[in-house]
Amino acid sequence: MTTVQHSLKIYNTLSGKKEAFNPITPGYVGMYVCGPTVYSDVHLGNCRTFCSFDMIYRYLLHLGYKVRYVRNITDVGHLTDDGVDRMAKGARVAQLEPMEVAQRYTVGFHDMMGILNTLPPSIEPRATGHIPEQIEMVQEILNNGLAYERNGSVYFDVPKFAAKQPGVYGSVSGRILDDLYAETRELKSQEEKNHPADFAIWMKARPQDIMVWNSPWSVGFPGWHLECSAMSTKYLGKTFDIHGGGNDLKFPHHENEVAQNHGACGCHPANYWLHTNMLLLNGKKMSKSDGNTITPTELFTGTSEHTSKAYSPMAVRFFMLMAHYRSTLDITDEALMAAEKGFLKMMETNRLLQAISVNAKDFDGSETETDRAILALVQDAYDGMNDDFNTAIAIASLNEIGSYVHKLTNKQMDAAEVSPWVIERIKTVFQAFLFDIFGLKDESTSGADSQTVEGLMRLILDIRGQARAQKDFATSDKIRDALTEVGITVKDGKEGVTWSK
RNA sequence: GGUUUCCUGGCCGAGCGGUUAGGCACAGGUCUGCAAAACCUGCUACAGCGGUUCGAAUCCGCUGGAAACCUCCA
Repeated sequence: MTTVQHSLKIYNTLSGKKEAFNPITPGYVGMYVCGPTVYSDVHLGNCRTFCSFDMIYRYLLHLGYKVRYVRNITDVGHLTDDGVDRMAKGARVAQLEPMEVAQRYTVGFHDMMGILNTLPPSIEPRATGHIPEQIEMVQEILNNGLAYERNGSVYFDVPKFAAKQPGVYGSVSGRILDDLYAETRELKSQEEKNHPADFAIWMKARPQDIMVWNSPWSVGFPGWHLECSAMSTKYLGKTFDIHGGGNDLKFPHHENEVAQNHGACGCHPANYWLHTNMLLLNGKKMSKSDGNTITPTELFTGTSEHTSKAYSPMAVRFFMLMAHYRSTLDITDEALMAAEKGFLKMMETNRLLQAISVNAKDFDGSETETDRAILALVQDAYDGMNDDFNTAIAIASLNEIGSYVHKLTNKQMDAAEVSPWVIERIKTVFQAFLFDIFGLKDESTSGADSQTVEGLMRLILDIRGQARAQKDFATSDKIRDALTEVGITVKDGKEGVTWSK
């Protein structure tokens, strides 16, 4: 297994610093990302997180790593504020079987991930498919004396764990133990717990709970955070390389996950913890519960009150890539429009670039000043990615390279200034960055009827060319105007006429 | 209330002590039958006030504003 030589640095939530990335087994990476809870349609915030990790996954692959990417589907176990299992609650409303609800939204989730062109994870385990593993883990934690049973439920003993392994609890969310203890003092419904900071790892079912399983302690269901501990351990081992998720999962989800893993095996689950930042709408976090949200579908169809028009999935993906994954990103119509334009231009640039034909025989190994400038920009792009996946830097560098591409194709600079081998290099780099790493698609050339359109356009532009040759501008402008109306731009360049949508 | 983060030009958004980020918008120019596109040029900002430093958007303090977490949430 050989990897591309690199100096990848990753911001680790545990240390609060960027660290050199060194996987446990050279050449291999184990990565676990907290997946969606499938009780309603995915919202855009989820999409940003999964797009971010998709980019991270893709870049690791690009560097030559063999990556096992595990992303779970949560179809059980999270409680709502009224104490009813979320899946069960959804089911009751829709009069459906809980698993039917889960299935429907799982399919919807996969569809959306496909639309956004994310790669499927290597393994996508479901919480309901791993009940025995979770029960086993509860037992291990009990055996290690870090949990206690109370009326059929099992609770993790936070103070005991904190005393046994100082400095661990609170390390993910950056919290001070005393603060955590103080904060939880106000919560209600804690009668069974020894301490308010304790959390359930097995819950005894009440009559209204529908999704329940047998266990040594009661008929019930696993605790809120247990699935990720159990499934990451099962598929990636007790300690693996990267654990990711949204910023809002740091506490309590990830904090408790770490505690559970320690409680079961005495070791830390992941070396690098990555957290993506929130997508903002109207300057506030998008959230299903308070209605400050825009669905991906609304965005793609332009039916949201928050946008003036429809934005394509790839324009949205590009919009996300223009910001760093650890920064909040505010959705505004203006920003989306800017991103869309930037995306379309980038795609056009790449089409022009790939169409440049160079003669490999021209390669004489020499290097012009422009060559060096372009190669430095390529290096900038990689340096950006290696610096905690800074896609904004990479895009900026590609934009600058793109300007050379346009100058070349428009004869605005001497073709001799760029060596053929450098052209070949940036052809490869553009393909790699745009499609392999950023996960973009050229939407203008996709579609089954693109060949038909191509043929028609050739005919139309040919007729227009004849009109122009005869200085019949009335006809040529009529054709151009008509095409403009259906969204096709005609460009009369020095090298002939081109068009784009 | 506690903890943490953020505040960059018209807008979005990089930046992690010294160098033009980049995109979009806008203005002027080149090219063009006219456009469009592209290219060139311009717009040169870092919430405010102090401090550290030869030098700060970048480090420290205070003030102001916003957000996140503390409760299910990517």
